Amino acid sequence: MKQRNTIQKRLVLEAVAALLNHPTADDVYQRIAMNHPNVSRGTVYRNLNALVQCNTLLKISMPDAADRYDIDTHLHYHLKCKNCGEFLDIELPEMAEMLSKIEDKSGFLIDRFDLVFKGICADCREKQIVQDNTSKL
Amino acid sequence: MKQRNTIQKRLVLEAVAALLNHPTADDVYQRIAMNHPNVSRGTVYRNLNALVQCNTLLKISMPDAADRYDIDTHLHYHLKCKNCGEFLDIELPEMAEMLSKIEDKSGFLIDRFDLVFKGICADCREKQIVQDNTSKL
DNA sequence: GTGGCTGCAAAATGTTTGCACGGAT
DNA sequence: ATCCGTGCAAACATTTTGCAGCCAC
Repeated sequence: MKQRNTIQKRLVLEAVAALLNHPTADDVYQRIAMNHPNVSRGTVYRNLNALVQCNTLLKISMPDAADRYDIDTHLHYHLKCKNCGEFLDIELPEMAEMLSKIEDKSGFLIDRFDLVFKGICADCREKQIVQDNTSKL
Repeated sequence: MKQRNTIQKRLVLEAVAALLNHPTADDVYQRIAMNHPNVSRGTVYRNLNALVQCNTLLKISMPDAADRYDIDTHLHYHLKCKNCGEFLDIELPEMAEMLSKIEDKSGFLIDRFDLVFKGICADCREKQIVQDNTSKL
């Protein structure tokens, strides 16, 4: 169960750190392939999983899209703009209270949930409004 | 854009209604295939999508698993037991407040999010505790 | 030296799609 | 008569895996 320090694992971790904005496995693979074309996709996936396992990376499950990875493993949440694709972090301390409310209600002991909010970011909303007004002229 | 009334679409809707507990596309296909082996998987998927589109069904995106479908389209949430697989509904009226809090914080206009809580249900917890005590004897 | 890690390719999984035909409107 | 929906199979996207050799420990 002890993990070895391979060059490939280091490359994967470096790539996730370098690629801001929560890269997908393929983003990581592409980035590594630039300088190390012999590293295989399977190895990238295996190392991503291993790093998630040992809590060095966080896996963000994306419905209807490839999963993403985050170097920031502290408890936080994500927002994705459907328009420009921006993907950003959000703190939600009030979520803890919600969870205990759910546990009380259901009798469940919750140990994980995946949560990505999708919508339109402030910038895109502004542009949209400007566009709407323009089209009225 | 007008949808036609085909036998296949009726079969899909009937199957989702008959299969309680939020069936997957394959559950629906299997059920229909029992009596109508000529209906194809593609048709089941296309009809499920069409029914979601017109708000007759709700699609529940499941991370790391096949998506599920729900005849109950009113706003509610889901809990899945990792132990026995039970999948049940939960009402969370307080989620609305959380959403407006997020919109205020982020400037996003949120239009969807998928949320399935995973944990251990009350029954399984009880059994687990009994088992733990037994093993101490 | 040994056993985990790698590269490669194949497979698994879940879902969509191109096409020619058939059926609902 | 239109043209949307169907069955079929192939394609797709993402991820996992079997295997033989390699390398970190």
